[in-house]
Amino acid sequence: MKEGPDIARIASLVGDPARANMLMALMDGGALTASELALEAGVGLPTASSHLVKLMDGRLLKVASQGRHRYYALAGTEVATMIEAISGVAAGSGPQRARPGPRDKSMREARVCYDHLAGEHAVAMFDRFVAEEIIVHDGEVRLGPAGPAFFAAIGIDTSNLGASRRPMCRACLDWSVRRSHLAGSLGAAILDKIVAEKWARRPAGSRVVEFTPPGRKAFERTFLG
Amino acid sequence: MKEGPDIARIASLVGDPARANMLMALMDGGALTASELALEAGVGLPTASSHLVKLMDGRLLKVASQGRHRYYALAGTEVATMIEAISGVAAGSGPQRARPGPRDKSMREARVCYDHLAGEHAVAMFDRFVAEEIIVHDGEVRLGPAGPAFFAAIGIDTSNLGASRRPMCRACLDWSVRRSHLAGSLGAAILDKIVAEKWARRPAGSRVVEFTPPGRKAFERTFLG
DNA sequence: AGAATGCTTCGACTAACATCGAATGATGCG
DNA sequence: CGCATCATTCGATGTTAGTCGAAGCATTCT
Repeated sequence: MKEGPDIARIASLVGDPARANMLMALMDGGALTASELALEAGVGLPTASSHLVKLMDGRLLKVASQGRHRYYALAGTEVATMIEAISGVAAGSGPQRARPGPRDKSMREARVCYDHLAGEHAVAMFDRFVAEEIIVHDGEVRLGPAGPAFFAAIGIDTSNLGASRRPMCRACLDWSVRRSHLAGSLGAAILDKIVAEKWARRPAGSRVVEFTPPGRKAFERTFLG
Repeated sequence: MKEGPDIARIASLVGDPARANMLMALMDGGALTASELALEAGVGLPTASSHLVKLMDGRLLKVASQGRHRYYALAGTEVATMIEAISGVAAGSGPQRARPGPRDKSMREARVCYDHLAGEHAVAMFDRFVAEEIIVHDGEVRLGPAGPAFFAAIGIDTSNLGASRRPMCRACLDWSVRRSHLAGSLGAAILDKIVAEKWARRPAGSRVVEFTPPGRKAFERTFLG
């Protein structure tokens, strides 16, 4: 009767609202302390701690002890991919948010999805990449004929990105716009560049990406043509 | 505090063992009646029915009424993708199965994963495709230079497969072997061919794919070179 | 129409688990 | 060395939700 991996076990881990909030808070790829996660989840410290041991047991989180702080982070990209997949079906299913608040506005515009850019800006960029054949999206996603030259011109060497086992290009379904944006190591490299060029800053403890006015212009000029 | 889609809601749906078993049973892409699902989940009929309404509320299942039978099936590929993703992390996490029984042996050898072939045979095929550059797997997966000719020779027209929004090639992490095999519409087309040629049969109510002796030879000659 | 089958609803029971207060470890600072 | 902070463990409480038996609907077959 029971065959295959124990999917119920780990799904139930994500199934608790407090734990789900923690995982979502870690989707920016950063590491948070137990207290920060407790705050994020909206529960007390003991409760949070109990949840954290459960998540550790399930190998969904990894921890780094640093002095009297313990920094928790997602265990790896597999976990992030799973959460993205769940978000994908959750976006289509759940009761839609009544009225999106101002914070949600920023989130929809530009946010971080584990290690790459998401939101309206990311979708616009994705669309432009497809239009210019910088990437091809015939169901799967891969580098297009105009891709290597384009990225080389802005200082991203695509020949190195395929090295690891990680997909260079991957489509990630955006829960706010219900359209695709670019994930994978290339998506991560782009976000790296945006931050390195100081076009945008990332307020601590949030997934929001705040573009500076000149940064937005530079972003549009570079990626939206 | 709560931002993004309600991932906890749908994760908790998968988090119950009975419901998880139902979903796994439907991962072959088929449709089952409520009683069959009750049997599969190991619960009584009323319990199963209650679970089914929950899964329907979460849009994870779709139903087709046919006479006095109600056939339940996964709502779509998004749901299947999500379950695959969960299986991926569950395979690495959970307590490994003590000693795999004979049924597990068949499952490891060849089984159906929603609509494509999985298991050792599928992994071997995937490896050979990569070696012959029929597909390329530099992280992402796509058709290789030798691909179109190869598939045309065995009656699969790859130019048609990219039409839909669905990925033609996709790597699917195999929970039994911890290696990749081929998913996507191309993977589905291959399984279709195997069944159409009667190289293998699929016992009802199981994900196992049983090759006939001549069928296995034909499969190896065709796909393993 | 009457009987049989498949499925759902209702009601009550039980068990699991999330939650918090208080106490105990662990680490760093003055 | 104590004090303060961060984190975990323990014990007790309350709520949630999975479970089944029995009854109610719907559909099909004779």
